[in-house]
Amino acid sequence: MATPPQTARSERTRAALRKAATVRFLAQGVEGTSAEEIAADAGVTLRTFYRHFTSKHDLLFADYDSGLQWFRKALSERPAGEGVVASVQAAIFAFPYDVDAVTQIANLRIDALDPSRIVHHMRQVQSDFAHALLDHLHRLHPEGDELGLTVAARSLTAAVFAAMEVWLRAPERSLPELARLSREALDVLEPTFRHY
Amino acid sequence: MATPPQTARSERTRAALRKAATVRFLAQGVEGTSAEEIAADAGVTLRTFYRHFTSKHDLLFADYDSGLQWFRKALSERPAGEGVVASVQAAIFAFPYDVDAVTQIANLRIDALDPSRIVHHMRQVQSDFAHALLDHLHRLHPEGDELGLTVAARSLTAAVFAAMEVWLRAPERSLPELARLSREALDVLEPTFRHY
DNA sequence: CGAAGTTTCGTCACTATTGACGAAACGCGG
DNA sequence: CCGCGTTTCGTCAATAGTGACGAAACTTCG
Repeated sequence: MATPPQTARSERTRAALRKAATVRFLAQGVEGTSAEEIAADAGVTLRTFYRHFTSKHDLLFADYDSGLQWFRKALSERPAGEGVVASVQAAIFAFPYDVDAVTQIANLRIDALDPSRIVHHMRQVQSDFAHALLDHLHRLHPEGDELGLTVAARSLTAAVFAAMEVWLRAPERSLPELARLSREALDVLEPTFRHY
Repeated sequence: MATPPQTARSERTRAALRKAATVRFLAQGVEGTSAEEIAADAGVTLRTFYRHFTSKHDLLFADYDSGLQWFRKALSERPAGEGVVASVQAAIFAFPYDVDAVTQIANLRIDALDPSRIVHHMRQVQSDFAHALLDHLHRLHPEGDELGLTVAARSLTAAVFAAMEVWLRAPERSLPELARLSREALDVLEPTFRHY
């Protein structure tokens, strides 16, 4: 498994792997790069590569965790008393659409990636997002009934990702447009979960 | 890829692989069975195995497609004018919880399976379910706005799977209980999507 | 500094999946 | 029944991903 780095040494190895991967990916595409090449460039064995990243594609989304953490934190810092929907909308709007992140994704030419990999990753993100939201709801309503909270967390998440789905098909794919769609999607559920 | 069988011959091979897999899986567990053993038992090569099933775990859920088709059909046969929520609830209630299917899953001792495989599969099912529902909504409202319909389809799907999630954690894991939870979860969204 | 404990690596051996290519089996018209 | 186009297979060769085990590197403590 991808053991979370412990010592300085592994941190160095990890960095080397990341750098090597980025270079190769950009130069010859993701699918055109073998895990072995990356490992070799980084001066380690293939086996070691897999000690740091669960998969080759893991490298692509290696930074995504920080985004999730940011989201969790943003939610927890929302003023008490604010409804969940408003909190989620606020968090989404405040999200630091880091230029690096966006550029990087763009540079990697998503189309060149095996679509199924992206789909897979998106589902993972969606699942994590739902969990984060459920945790948030649990915090707000320690006594809330499980089914209700779960439905709320998952429905709201579904709305956000529905917005994303529509956005991906839309002609104008700008960040503001995505934000607008997200807000609109969440507005639909606002009355339903107003009480949370 | 798993080419959909064309001729009688491939149908035979497919059946042989299925049978061999079932025997092995039941006897030594899924993870304890290699794709090669299955292929050998069926009298074919490993490569041929992969011509019929995209993966070893595919065999486990090979029948699931028929369930999805059933659901799509059930939705399309609901009386015009009935709300989506009611339609979905009706479809879920009418679902032929085939004893074979349930028993099979039970026999395979889900716990013995690598959980991530099941999670992966569940996400796929959820995605397909959402698409089926979106198609249904498109049929009912050819002119409906995309975002609204997508949010509805995904939210309702989320509710159903939220019920499943709660059910999986609950002490009583009976079919009627799952149905009850599903109905209750969908009831939450009923007012929101009553107009569809 | 040096021994003991911990973490990271390399090596070996396997299973899972997939692309390419040619041979064998099948199904149909003559 | 035979020839021919189609489909299914087998063989070969790679890459992806993992478990087990022992050696090397790093830390901590005396």
